[in-house]
Amino acid sequence: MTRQKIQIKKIDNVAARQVTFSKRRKGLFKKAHELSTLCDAEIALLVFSNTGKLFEYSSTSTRQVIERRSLQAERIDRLDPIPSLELQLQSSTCAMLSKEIAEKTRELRKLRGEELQGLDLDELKQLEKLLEGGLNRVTQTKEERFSKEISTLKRKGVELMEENQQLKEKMENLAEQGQPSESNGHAWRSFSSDMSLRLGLPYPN
Amino acid sequence: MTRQKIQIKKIDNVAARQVTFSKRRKGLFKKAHELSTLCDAEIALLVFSNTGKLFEYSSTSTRQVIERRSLQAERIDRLDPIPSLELQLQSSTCAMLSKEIAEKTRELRKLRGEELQGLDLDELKQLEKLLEGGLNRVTQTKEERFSKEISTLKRKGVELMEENQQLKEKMENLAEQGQPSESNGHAWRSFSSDMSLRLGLPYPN
DNA sequence: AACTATTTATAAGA
DNA sequence: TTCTTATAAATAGTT
Repeated sequence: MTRQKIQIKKIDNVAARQVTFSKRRKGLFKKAHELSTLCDAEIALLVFSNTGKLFEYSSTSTRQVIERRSLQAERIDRLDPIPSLELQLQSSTCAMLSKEIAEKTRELRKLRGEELQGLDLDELKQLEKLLEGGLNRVTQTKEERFSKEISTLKRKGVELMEENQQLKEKMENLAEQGQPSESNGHAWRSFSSDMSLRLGLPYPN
Repeated sequence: MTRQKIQIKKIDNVAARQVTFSKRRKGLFKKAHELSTLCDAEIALLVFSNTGKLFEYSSTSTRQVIERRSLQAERIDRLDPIPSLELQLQSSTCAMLSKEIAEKTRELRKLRGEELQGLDLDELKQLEKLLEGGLNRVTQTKEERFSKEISTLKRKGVELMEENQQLKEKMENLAEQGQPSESNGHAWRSFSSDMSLRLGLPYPN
């Protein structure tokens, strides 16, 4: 609807789809709210994203609107007719869910390269592209993680070296003040212990 | 929102309110439909006019969407306060299945590299390996398919060339024997038919 | 998340 | 109700 007109069909690009989903969902909720305010209408709006997340808007309460519908809509379809019918409905829901699980399982097996026999050349090419995309993103994320860890370690290293430098200077100052009566060995041990505490190391070594 | 900007508050004029209601309702339903199509979302939209008339839109079926919500929204508000034991059992089955779907969906998203933020370095490495394995298998399968197709085509090519050679020889023999009384057209037709059978083609042409 | 060129929705009028 | 049209609002693609 801007920059370029789009076709109303499923957006293939996942990232673009997510962006559009949140933009348009916001717009839709706003329009629903405006309609309810302007025209004094009672509205409920339920939206499940394709990842299964629920978003809902209601001018009053979703439950109230649904109940009001179930009163009006006895002819359309009863939500609570004969208990056995309700059971049937849930059964069909279970069946649907099972089917969805089977689909997702097959998709997972394909991505893992475990169930490739049914696929033709085009489907294989498509799958290969999908995997390359996923692998690229994973590898990139992993490398970013690595880089971050490395730079953190480097920074810590620099901090430790500076700390070290300061300690050496302190030591020299102590040596210049001169305390010949105390044994050098003993002085070193107690100093080393003090340093460990300042560096936050688990054990003085 | 045009000619003049309006305030979002109840329209006092009854006629104007009705006009706006039907215009905006239409717009809202259109937007809902576009969102469901573009982003593969499951949507239900219930609108009661202030006269009490119900208008509804659903991408699938209103009942189905409401049921799906009541699964997710057990914590939000229960539509069926005291369900029968049987219903409870089925509900828990549905809930389990839903959970499984959610898991598989997340797994798929990870493999597609769409949801990587929660993973630590080790998990990323593992995921990368999995993807490399899958990609290898897919690529290999694809290449086997290619090779097979190529060798099949080559074999067919060789067969056709041999066939061709034989036919040429046959033709030369016929020419040498010389049969001026028979029409050339007829001889070609019957010959052509014979050839189709020998090549195993579906129909002689 | 912000920007902006366009498309779309729509308020008012006929 | 429906059409028109000037203008407000939404949003696709981009940064």
